[in-house]
Amino acid sequence: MFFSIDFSNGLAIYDQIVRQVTFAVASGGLAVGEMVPSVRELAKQLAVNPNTVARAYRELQANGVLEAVRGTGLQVAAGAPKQCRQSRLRLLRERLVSVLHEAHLSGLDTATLREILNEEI
Amino acid sequence: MFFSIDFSNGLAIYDQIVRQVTFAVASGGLAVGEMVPSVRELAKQLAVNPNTVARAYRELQANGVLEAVRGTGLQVAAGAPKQCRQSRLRLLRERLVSVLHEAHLSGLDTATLREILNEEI
Amino acid sequence: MFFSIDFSNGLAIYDQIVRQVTFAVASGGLAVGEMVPSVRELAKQLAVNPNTVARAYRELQANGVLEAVRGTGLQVAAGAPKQCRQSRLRLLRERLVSVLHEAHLSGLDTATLREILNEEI
Amino acid sequence: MFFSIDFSNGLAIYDQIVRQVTFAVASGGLAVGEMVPSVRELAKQLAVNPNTVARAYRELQANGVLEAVRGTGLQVAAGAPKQCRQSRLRLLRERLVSVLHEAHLSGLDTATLREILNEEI
DNA sequence: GTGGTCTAGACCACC
DNA sequence: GTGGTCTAGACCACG
Repeated sequence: MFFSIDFSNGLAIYDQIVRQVTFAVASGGLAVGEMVPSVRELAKQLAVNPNTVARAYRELQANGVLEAVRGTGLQVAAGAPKQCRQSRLRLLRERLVSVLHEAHLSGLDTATLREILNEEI
Repeated sequence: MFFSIDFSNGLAIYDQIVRQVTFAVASGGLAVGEMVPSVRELAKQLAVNPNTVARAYRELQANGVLEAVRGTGLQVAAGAPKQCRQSRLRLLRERLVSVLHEAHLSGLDTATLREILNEEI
Repeated sequence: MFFSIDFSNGLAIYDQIVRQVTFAVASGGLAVGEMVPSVRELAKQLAVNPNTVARAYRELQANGVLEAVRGTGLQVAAGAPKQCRQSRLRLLRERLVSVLHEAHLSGLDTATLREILNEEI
Repeated sequence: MFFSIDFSNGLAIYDQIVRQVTFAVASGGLAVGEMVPSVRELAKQLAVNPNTVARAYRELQANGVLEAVRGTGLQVAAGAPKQCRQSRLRLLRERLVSVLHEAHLSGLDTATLREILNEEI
């Protein structure tokens, strides 16, 4: 799996990690039982402090997305994909709605908005 | 003009104020020479600390969007609308790209994405 | 007499007025017994609020530089020129020292400093 | 580097900090990549509120003089020295011109002015 | 530990 | 009344 952090979009780094792991499980990029990268490895890969990754993994465990395998690491939990597919739409929709709402309030006409969307998709 | 703060979209409050004033000037909701609400008034209206509004206004002055009228308040500066219309597209695009990027990474197919967009617009 | 206000040098407006009246008296530009412009007139001339001029005149009265002539206005007081000539050097020297001190701390070599001074004088 | 605040020269504290950091970078007292004192540390050293230092540092970041190293502190940015050397001359000149202008208006003859300057340099 | 943000409330200069 | 500055102290994310 490939993750990438955007340091300037307002979202906390640990939150971006939580979201991306969730999305990866939802899309099947991470299968049930598959091990996620170790805290240290992912931290290095993202150029981020291990504590930040650890915090994200802690939340994913609390969510039931990941589960610890003693002495080995963290793997995708059994019921996770179903749950993540539900979360995914909700999480994405939230951000999308927020941006579209701002675009609407900004007085941008919907034609221009659609144009920009088509360019960017 | 009416401004509104979303306390849970990740954007700093002062930044949301900066963006909304910029957008209001871009759309003509705030005309050149028009006074913006006073720091204290807007702070009360948004249920936010005056310092937070002051910080937003300070940045808008630094951007050349607002200018001080001594002892009276802040007004929209002369060249502001043109500049704000450019800023608006850039600012919205940035957030939009960030969300669409995340949606893409999440494995969401573009058909579904377009469907959601159409629902939400 | 010609006064001029610099709105961006850190000095309070009323203070600039106080200083300039003091300097005018010191240099003889304002003679003993001469009337200073009325609050309203000077305020208009400097594009400044009358309260600000009034405050400056109040301080100048407290200093003994100006004195009220009932029903007529303010005139330069008897002992003022002597006192103002003393103040002038002190007031100018204070600001000068402050700037030269900063220039020195800034690591600017004195040769360059002298060069700039010669240009600007 | 040693910074020092003059609480009675009219310049805002945050502005004095901005100027002194700029000057230190210009003179090489702060090298590229070097960390500036932490907000809290400098605040303690100058007997000033941390927010005031933070504001100065924020402006220096906006100027491109400093850049953040996440969780670590602020360091002098790559292109800063060149830019700061230019700023230095401009910033000093502005204050100098303001004082010399006042001295000139005050009716002080240039001979006396030069004499004072020579004493003080 | 670091900076970033926000709150609460003060004083000042100016209108 | 206005904005500008400063203080004091809180919480957060990150290292």
